[in-house]
Amino acid sequence: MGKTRSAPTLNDVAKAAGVSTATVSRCLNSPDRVIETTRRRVLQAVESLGYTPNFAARVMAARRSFTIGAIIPTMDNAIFARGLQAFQDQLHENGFTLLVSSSAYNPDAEREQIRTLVARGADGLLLIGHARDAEIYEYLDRHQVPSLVAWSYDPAAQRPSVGFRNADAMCELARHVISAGHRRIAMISGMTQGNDRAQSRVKGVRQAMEASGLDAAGLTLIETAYEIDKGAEAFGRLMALTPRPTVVMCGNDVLAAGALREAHRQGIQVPEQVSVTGFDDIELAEIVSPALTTVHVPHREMGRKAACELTAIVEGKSEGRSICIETRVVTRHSLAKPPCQS
Amino acid sequence: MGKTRSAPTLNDVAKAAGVSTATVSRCLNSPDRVIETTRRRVLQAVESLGYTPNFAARVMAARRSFTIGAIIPTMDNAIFARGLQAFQDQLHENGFTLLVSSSAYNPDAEREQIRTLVARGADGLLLIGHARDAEIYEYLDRHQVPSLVAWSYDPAAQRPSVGFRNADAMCELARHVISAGHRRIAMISGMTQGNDRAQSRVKGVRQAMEASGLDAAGLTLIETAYEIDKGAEAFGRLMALTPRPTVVMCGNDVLAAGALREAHRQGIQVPEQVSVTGFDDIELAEIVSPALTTVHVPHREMGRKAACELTAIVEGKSEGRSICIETRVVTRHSLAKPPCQS
DNA sequence: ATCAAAAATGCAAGCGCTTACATCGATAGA
DNA sequence: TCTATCGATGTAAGCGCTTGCATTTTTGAT
Repeated sequence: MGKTRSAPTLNDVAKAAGVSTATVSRCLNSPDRVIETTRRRVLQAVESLGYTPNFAARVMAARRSFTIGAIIPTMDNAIFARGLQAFQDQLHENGFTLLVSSSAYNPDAEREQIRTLVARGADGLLLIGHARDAEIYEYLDRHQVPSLVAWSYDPAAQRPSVGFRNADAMCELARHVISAGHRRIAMISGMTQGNDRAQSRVKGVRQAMEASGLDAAGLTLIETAYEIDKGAEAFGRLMALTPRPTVVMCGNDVLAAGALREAHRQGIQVPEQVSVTGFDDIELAEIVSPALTTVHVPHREMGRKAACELTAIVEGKSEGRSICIETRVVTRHSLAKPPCQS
Repeated sequence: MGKTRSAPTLNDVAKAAGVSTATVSRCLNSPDRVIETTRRRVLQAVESLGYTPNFAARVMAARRSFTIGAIIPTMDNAIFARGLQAFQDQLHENGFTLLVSSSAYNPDAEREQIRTLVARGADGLLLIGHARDAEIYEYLDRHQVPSLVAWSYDPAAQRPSVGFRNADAMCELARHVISAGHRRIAMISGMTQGNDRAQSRVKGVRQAMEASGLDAAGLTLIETAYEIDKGAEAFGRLMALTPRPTVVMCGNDVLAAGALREAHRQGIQVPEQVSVTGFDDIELAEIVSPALTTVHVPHREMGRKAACELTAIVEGKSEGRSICIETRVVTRHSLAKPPCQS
């Protein structure tokens, strides 16, 4: 007998406070449109009933969710963690909630995740990198969901992006490598298929080589997934080559950590016998020994700026600018001169 | 003139296929209740219109979301990454979607995230560890949202959990430490406040000490946040002590990695001068040098099992069992005998 | 061919909220 | 005192979907 024990609705609150549902709704969403005394009464009822608005109903009625979706390639390592955390924090500050899902570097999975997030009413989407089917962007347009690309900066692209120049950054690192005296350069890249960041990083190395009069075709390149084990394995293959490369530039710090682990296992001295470099400057880079010479990416800054830009777009306050984040080479101990006999 | 360019609804599909909305809905949700020919016609219309169901509307009407929420303490490091990834994969296999948010180890933030997830219609929640306000569980009950605790196993707790015995696991590791000859033991723990896993790990060390006739009160303990830098800083403080501990047991691998980094910086040899241990056996543990002696937690197994149990509960197929995941000590190089002069 | 039972489909009532518009007082200038 | 104005609140029409029930069609046994 009496009220059921299920969750209270707006209606219950309205009754308890002796007002209409409209007033309760206004109390919650635009408190200044309701007179002080009423507001107090309503909030009091909300409190005592333990009322939480039903999100689905709200989204449906308001056709707005104050939710931003992000699809990242993986949660399995720390590459995106820091940037995403900053993104979320800033989003929260701007009154939005973040929904994250990961695509495992799989375009089909990404497409599905995008649809899911749109279906869930995301007001905007954060995407990693530019490379994806035009069809996806059409879908986003049709559903009028704005998107922002991060982790990559390309002023030439149609879509706004907040990121860094992958090619230039890697090119600069390669210049350091070359000016340290290295000529036999190998690279362990992430899978370039459908990954513009990986592609650009390879391109950056080639550019630096050409600029120094080296033959870019002479770059020994292995493509593999961004996993420690894969990095280790690729490094092993590289070390079996004759002549051995004197430096192994890795597509990111995770691969480099794998390379270092394998070097250690094989008793190969880094950097005395062979140098190794990374990219990203995640925490890992400082922990491994020797600490990695790598490209520092200000992930937090990127995350924050992406959040601000994306919310601005969603609120119609921006048409979608692209923002370039500056990276810089960090010199630690994994890069040195090539061994003499080389 | 003509149709607007906005996203198609169920109604549009129904019209295009010449059926009622009910039939379209059934096509999508229980295809076997619709005859083959009709189904093809409908799916065809769905396809050509590029229709994606509106999630909010569906949740509202069905009062079910096929969504599971997870609130983890942090995304900032890899502690939860692997387990969560497995959790998500299994969830997906079981037909559910995962929504993740992080609380930054802050109980208030966690409470808010829980409310948010419930408001969003989560059918069930994954929570980390048992320690939280009773009020939260009441709220969950009122909203009839089942929850499952992970990363911790406690058969005595009211709520079902899928996890491991933190105290026992750490106790076993401590036994190894003690039987290696260590007597001056220090520990860098995570903040134990509101964190039953951290508490249990400390307890485990104490238990092992007492079992070996050592005075558990003699344990030098520093509590700090689970961050590399904090681990480094705490290790520094420990090394300044006289007499120095001969072993530093860390609450997890992240703290241990920080300790190792600081040891390296100060030129302290591990394990020759001081031993270090971790907990979790995340990737990091194998990468640092010396590689960490730590407690291996089968995160993927835990994630998968948690997903299966939680979906079973949600579907009413389980009353909520608790599942214990077995851990084991992994011996690597960071633990050795204490130095002789000690 | 006949009819009951089963299968396929349609109808329409919500799900819990927001918001345009209507209503009602109170305030203030004439 | 009267009316125009404005602020506070109420009324009710959806938002796009699911689902119980009603209706129509098919099936199969006679």
